[in-house]
Formats: sequence, structure tokens, C-alpha cells
Amino acid sequence: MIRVLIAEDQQMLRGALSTLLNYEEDIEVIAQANNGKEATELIHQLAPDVCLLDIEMPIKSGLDLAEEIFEAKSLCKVIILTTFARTGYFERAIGAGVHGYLLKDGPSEELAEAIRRVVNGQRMFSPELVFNQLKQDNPLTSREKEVLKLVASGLTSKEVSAHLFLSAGTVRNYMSEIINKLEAKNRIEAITKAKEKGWI
Amino acid sequence: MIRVLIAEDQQMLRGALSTLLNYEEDIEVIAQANNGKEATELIHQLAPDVCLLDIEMPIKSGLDLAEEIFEAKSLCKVIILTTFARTGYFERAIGAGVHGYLLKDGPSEELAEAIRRVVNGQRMFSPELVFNQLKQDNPLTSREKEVLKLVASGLTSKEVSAHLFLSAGTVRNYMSEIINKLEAKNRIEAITKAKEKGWI
DNA sequence: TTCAAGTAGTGACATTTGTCATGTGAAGGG
DNA sequence: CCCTTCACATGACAAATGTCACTACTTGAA
Repeated sequence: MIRVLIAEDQQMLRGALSTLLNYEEDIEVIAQANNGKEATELIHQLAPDVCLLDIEMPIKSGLDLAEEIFEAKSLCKVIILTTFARTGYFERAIGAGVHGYLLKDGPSEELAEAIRRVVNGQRMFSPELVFNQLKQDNPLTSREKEVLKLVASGLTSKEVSAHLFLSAGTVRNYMSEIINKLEAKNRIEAITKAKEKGWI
Repeated sequence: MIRVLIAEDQQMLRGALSTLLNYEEDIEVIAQANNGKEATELIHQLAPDVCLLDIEMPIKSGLDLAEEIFEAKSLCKVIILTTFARTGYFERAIGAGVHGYLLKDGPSEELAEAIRRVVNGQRMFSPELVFNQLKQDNPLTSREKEVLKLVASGLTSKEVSAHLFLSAGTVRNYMSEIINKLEAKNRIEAITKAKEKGWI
């Protein structure tokens, strides 16, 4: 019996999927989580064979969690299940050694099959992703990403500098460079573009 | 037997829901559509008792379709099923006389129950919506919304002013007032907040 | 070991943004 | 008719933002 945990904040989908998976004879959904933090605890307690993770969840994202699981060298296989075909997300997921990455756009029957495969040590990726991947990586350095994320959350340059213990001028230099790299007109466009590509 | 049509562009959810609903003894999913246009045709052909409509779909949105069904004085009951708790969407849906408005965030068991209710002539709304509705309507005037939307798309104040044939000062006054109304620190926060509430 | 990149900083400058006071005219409700 | 709200406008000022040039230290790869 394959023991599965589902982390997905959209209750309707979570409920529907777990009911469906439970109809499979070899699969049992042993836990459901509303967000990454809940999932972390449940994984520790129950050690499921497979985790189905949504990316965009409150508190802790599925990618954060996938990275933690990877760091911990856990035996639990991870399948990312998301709406977003953003290359940035996919890249990060690959970096975190996930075993599967499926789009919610795919057929629901595919899911049980994917679970069986990853348990078998195979990997399963939506073909759209693999295709998209063949270019466009994040041009921002890690420091630049940090700065842009804070700016995107509404902080002014000065506040960001206090946050990161940098001088105000440095932050403005970073922003200038970011705007330049992303070919944006100002920070607002930079934020939009970076989000679109999944770079922050 | 209640005959149901599902229009939802996210295949995974659509597949899962229709399988689930088909397990109910009194409900049968007679058609699935990928978008509003497909749904329109299927409704004409099959005259389902209930339509389950997602809002954000390609080609024609669920709200557009709901309005058409309403105009046509069709007997088909409409349930909107969406991720978005935006008051604007809800308002429009109420205007289109929908029989139910559920969030994908709700439990999946609720759905079959909601379908039975609306067939019975009752209505079914996610309580969150009704609650939100009574509070928070959009504090922005239509002009302010217009300005904020353009700013959110990355335009500078000057560009917005050219776009709307206003003086640059006026646009800055609007932005100042918007930032004030939304209790934001700057335009970036104002954009984020307005988007969160579904005000732009 | 040289070199490119990333990180961090300064100073100067122009532009954009945000705030305030203040004024006008139009529309709508009581 | 008065009062409020909205739309639109100015001018003035302070603060934030964006750009440039130039310096300096560290690190990893060729």
C-alpha cells in the first residue's frame, strides 16, 4: 500500500483528489495539509511514501518544503502539483530533487499513475515544463533576488537597507541593476516581470 | 437524476470533481467544458439542470456565460465555483442571478449538497463572501481605479497622465489619495492591497 | 595567477513620487 | 437651494527613486 500525503490549500481540490486516490486499491491518503508548515509536521509523524505538494500555499510554500525534504535526505518521494508552468518554479523544484512535477491542467487519472512511478524510483514531469525549460534562467543574483522580494512586499529602499544591514545607496544600486537586467522601466515593472518568470 | 455540466479549465479539478459527483446516486455529470464557449454549445444541446462554472476560463469567462444564461431566462441553474473571493466577481454574479457561488477553498462534499439545494430552488453562497460583501467594498472611485490599474501595469505617473489626458499633477494627486485610502506606504503596497481585495 | 562576478560602498545628479493647500465646476441627494 | 462627492487642476516642497562613475574586497574558475 502506497501511503500518500497531500498538501494543498485549495480544499475543494484536496478533498476531491484524496477521495479519488483512495479509490485506488494500492494507494491510501494518510494525511492532508493546508499549508507547508502543517505538512512538515505530518511528514515527521507519519513518514509517508509520497508527498503531493502544491506550490503556492500560505505560511510555507511547497518548494520550501521540497527543499527541506531534500536537505534531510528523506526517503519520502516528492511530487509537485501546481497550476504554474513558470520556469523558475520548475528550476527550483529540479534543484530540490523532486521526483515529479505535474500541472493541475493535466488529466486527474495521470496522478495515480505518477504516484506508482515515483515509488518505483522513476520520475514524472509534465512535458510542457521540460520544453519551456530549454532557456530563460534567472539573471538575478541571490542578493538581488532578496532585495527585489523585499521591495515587492512594499518596503522602501531605506527600509530594505535596514533589513539587510546594507547602506541605502547600495540598495538603490541593486535596484538600478535589477531594473536594468529585467529591462523594466521602474521597480513596479521589475516586480511584475520577475514574478511572471517565477524569478522571485 | 440531476444532470450537471461542469465548465472548468483546470483539467485536474474538472476530472476529479466529475468523477466524485458521478459517485452520487442522484447526480450525473453529462458534460464537461474547457471554457465558456464550449459550455455555451453544450448547454444548448443538452439542457443540463445545473451548470457548474469556473470564472477564469479562456475565451469566455464563467461570469459572461452566467449573464447569458440569465438573459436567456434559461431554466438551468448556475453555480459559480471559483478560487477568488473578490467582491467584484461576487457582485457581478449576484447581478446575473446565479443560484450558488462557492469557493474552491470549501470542502468538496459541500458541492453535491449545494447542487441538490439549487435544484430545489434554494440558493447557496460561501459564507466568506457574504461576510466580505457587507464590509469592504471598493473605496476607490472609478477614476482612481483606472489610474491605479495603469500604474500597476508599470507606467509612471507622467505616462498615465498622457494616457488619460490628465495633467501629471492630477495623477499624482490621485495616487496620493489612493495610497491614503488603502493605508499603504507607497504605490507598490497600494497595488498589492488593491489586488488582494480584488479592487482593481 | 589572472580574471570575471558578486558583494558592498560613496557621491553627485536628475527625475519621480508623495503630500498639502487651495480652487473650480458638475452632478446628485435631501 | 445647499451640501457633499467627484473630477480636475496648480504650485510648492520634501522624500524616494534611478543612474553613473569609481573604488575595494572576496571567491571560484580557467
